Amino acid sequence: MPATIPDEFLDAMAEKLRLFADPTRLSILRALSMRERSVSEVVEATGRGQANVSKHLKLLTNAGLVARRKEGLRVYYKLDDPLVGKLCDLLCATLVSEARAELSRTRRLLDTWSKTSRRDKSGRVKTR
Amino acid sequence: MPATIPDEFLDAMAEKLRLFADPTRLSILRALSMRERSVSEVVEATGRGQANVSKHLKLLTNAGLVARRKEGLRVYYKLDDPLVGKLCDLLCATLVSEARAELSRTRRLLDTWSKTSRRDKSGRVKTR
DNA sequence: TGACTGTATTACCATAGAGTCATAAAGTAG
DNA sequence: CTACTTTATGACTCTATGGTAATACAGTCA
Repeated sequence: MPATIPDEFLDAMAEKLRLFADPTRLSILRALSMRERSVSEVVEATGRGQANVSKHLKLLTNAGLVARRKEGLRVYYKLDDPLVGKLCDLLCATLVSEARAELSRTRRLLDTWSKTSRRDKSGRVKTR
Repeated sequence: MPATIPDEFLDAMAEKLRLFADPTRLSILRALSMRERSVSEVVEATGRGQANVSKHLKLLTNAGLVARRKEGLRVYYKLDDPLVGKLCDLLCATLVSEARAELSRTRRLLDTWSKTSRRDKSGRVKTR
């Protein structure tokens, strides 16, 4: 963490992060990361209720994370903040590496497990 | 955002981010980013209540973000996840650049403002 | 042993916020 | 105009969670 972060920044950081700390909003951002989409398209892509999506989109818009464009009946939203991509890259990288670690841990477990039960003549799995 | 993120990841990402989306926890992480600290030291550094800090530390520990070490009466905590530093760097960079943008915006405003009111002979500031 | 210190936990309150339903508002088509 | 579509909003419920006070627990020292 960089040297010293002024206290006022903590609140700003927390507020910004709170926007990302919700599965529905992440789902919406993921949908918008591919292309600009109307509200109903986002609803369809995320499988969430329309009112719910509309509310989250308002939040994201007010925060400046997405941009709003009206065209006839529809309203189109698209990403409008470089932080979105960076943050997702960082998180995905972290989660992927964690998943990898988890996998190899499981592998090791399975490995030692099969070794210890190798000489069990009964054929049944024997734990410890 | 990377191509397609599986739905299960969204929940994991949100949960992870939720840990950072709180001023008190950020304050704690900031305190721990400098050095290992006992609970009471964290309490002192953050200015939060002891019970409160203890709870947050438990959360962070369970999530694997900080490591716990007991020594006599005291319990020492330290950062234990590379994500912490990376995330903070990213956020700080973002916030700083935003602050800069805000600053130059204000400067421009002041500039045009002083120009429009330059020829006002009364000496009073004249808006539009 | 008892007194003291540092930490964790419990119980509680207050609030924020996510979701949903119903409905309003805005735009289009007939 | 009415009927219809798309989006936004208001009212409401319910849950999660941050904060705090009181207290339990654990370790040290006399």
